[in-house]
Amino acid sequence: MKPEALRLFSQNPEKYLYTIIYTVAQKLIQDTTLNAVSALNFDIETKGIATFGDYSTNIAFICAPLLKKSPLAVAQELLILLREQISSDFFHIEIAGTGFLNFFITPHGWAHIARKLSSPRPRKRFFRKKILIEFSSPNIAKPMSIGHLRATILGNALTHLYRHIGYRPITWNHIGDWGTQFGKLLVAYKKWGNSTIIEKDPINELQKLYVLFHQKAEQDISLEDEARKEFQKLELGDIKNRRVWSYIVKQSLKEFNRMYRLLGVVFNYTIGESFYESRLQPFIQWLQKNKYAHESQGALIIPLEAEGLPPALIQKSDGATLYFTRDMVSLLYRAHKIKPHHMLYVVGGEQILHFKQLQSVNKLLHLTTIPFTHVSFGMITDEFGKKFSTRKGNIVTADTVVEEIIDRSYKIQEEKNPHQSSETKKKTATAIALGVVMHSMLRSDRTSGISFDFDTIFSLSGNSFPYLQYTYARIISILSKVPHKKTGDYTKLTESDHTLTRTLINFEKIIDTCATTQSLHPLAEYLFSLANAVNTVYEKSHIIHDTDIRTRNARIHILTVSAETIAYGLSILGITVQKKL
RNA sequence: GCUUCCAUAGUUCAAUGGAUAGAACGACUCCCUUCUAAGGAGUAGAUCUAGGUUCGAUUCCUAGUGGGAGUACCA
Repeated sequence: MKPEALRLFSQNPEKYLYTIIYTVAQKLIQDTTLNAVSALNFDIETKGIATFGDYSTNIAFICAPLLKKSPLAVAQELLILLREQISSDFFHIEIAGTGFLNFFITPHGWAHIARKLSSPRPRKRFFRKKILIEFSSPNIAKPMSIGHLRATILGNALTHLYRHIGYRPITWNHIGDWGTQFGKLLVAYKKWGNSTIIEKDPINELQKLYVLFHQKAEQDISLEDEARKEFQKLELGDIKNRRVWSYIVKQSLKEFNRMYRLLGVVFNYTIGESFYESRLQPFIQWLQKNKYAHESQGALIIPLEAEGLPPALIQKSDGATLYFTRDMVSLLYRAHKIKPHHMLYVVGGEQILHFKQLQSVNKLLHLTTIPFTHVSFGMITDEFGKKFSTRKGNIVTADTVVEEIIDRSYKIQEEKNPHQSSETKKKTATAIALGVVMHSMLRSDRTSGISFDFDTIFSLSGNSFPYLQYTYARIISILSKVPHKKTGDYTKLTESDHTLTRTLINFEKIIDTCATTQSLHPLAEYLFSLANAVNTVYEKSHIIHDTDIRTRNARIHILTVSAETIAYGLSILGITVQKKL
């Protein structure tokens, strides 16, 4: 094998195979048909089944109709050509089933690959494209809910993911600090609020007032009117209302920041909806002047019938603006201020229609040419699968979740490591709990809803963060007991080492999957399989006591890369891993 | 009503149109006088229904059933 080919093979055997299969298949087609085929859309897969090889391809099925032969016959022809190109020292090739070609990497091949293993590093780009990522977006005067927690963790992880693949992420927190809800809160605050009680625990007391308002409003409809009036007063700059509002905003942000610090989340911009207030009226006038918007039933709308969507409501009949209006202005503002290459909105799936409307309005009005995407995620519902309601007060707060998991984690600490000081236990328990919370929010498909239940969502065993943390600590423990030497002999590695090696070289491929789907669960799944492979090696070979020093060195190298891959992968999920457990 | 998302072991989740549908939890067997048993090895157990497209369907299309969300003055 030529040096360049050997290097490609060692670093990326799949890519190496792909190139050869492609040329060989192309040749076969051109030899027998007049029409050259431009693209061959075939796959190379890793099935993880021993008899199917390390890689398998469906190329014969793709070529068969073009050659008007059976897939099996094509596979046989391809096999002959492939054997000419690929040395049997590196790959053993077989035909299986109705025409699959299976490739088995030889021990000699694995030795080359294992020797070249290296830890993941951020991809380099000369021009770091900016990507603006909006996430978290909590509402003032309400505790951060578990839904916002999911948004925060998902957005944060996406930030790390994009940074890894070479983007420059700009994080944006769009705070819900404006709207009719504040009228309601102002009414409740003035009527039933007690400032000394509120001072002690502002957010929870305000939440109680908000719930109280809705209870009272069910009996007395005039309260809703009062609320609208209070919000109008706030919009017009009423001093008393402004003062109460500022106080609430300040207290809420303090609470949110505490959670962000705990999770290690950093925002480049934290901008409330109120910020756009002064831009709203000029914008609405512009809409009217250009006849983009018109009056309907007393309100101002942008019709979207042509798009097959309900109209976008931009001004209420009482003259107040709406969420949609502020989102349009915010979109413009972000586009102009940051000039990113792309914008992401990490917002719950219940707002799919809202973003469809925003896309359509942008298409019709040409607000910005910068593409934006709604990265939606499934709702966390109550145990009956129904939406939690802030108004009724039956929400699960982010704090409740984190505290409960720290508690559970601490109990396990006491059980497993009773000798540790309570301070160490507390510290470890907190680190693990945060990892558990983040990992749990990322390990399943982001679009699927989650029915709330502590035991199933935040499981502490099985495919969970503690398993990854444990595996990492195990490797670190071994590495601390054995000297690191570069003179490794990779030829006597066994099947479990090969499995681990195969997993390690798949890291970047998994990252690509994550990036194209804007999901993190493939990475979480991957880390679990990686840890699994590590633990198998751990069981099968007693590394420290291995008398074959050179083979031991080879394993130490693979394990070092494994530990670093686990830590790096977790850091993309936003999780910090501990050296000891 | 309309729009849209979803339906996979007892439970929670995987599976770029591929071969024998993977895990985890729970249940049942085994393995600590060798590197952290928060571990490892094993057994039992699943694609909502009916059509269609395809060499090949959990995946795509149509219809049905069941559930979530959205659906003009909340955000």
